[in-house]
Amino acid sequence: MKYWLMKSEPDVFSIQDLALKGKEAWDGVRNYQARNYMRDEMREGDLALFYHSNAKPSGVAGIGRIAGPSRPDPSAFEPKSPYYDPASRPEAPRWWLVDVEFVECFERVVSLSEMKATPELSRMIILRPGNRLSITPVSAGEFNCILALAHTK
DNA sequence: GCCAACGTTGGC
DNA sequence: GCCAACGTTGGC
Repeated sequence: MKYWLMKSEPDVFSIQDLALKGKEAWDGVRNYQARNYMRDEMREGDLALFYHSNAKPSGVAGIGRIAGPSRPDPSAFEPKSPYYDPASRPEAPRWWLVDVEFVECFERVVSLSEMKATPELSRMIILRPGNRLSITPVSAGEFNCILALAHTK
């Protein structure tokens, strides 16, 4: 099983929204590296840190689980969608997604500043200067460290 | 709102 | 294939 970090702006879609809906298609990702992680490497049962970006504070707000195999992102085929991409065709999809199901909403957000201050997390991709990738792999140690931080204090 | 970092686009 | 221009991301 692998571990991931997936960013979302809570004004658009938050861990609380996921808790209410139970499951959500992670659509609209239009970055090739992030797409490749979803399309090629994610498996049902993988766990993901749900990261709130552009938030107060930004940080990890909960946990989700990959709910099934990757599949073409239907929003790319929909002309009315803000994620429409005419270069993605049903017979040759360019963009893919996974479905994410709710696991846990932390009682407190593990903030970005707290993550930066935690030596065990210093190698996380999201903490590297200039990194903007919305989906990144995390190690089991990093995942468990975040979980431990969320469950203490 | 600012701006640095980064990815994409398109002219050549 | 290069690279300047442009758009986006996301912390602050």
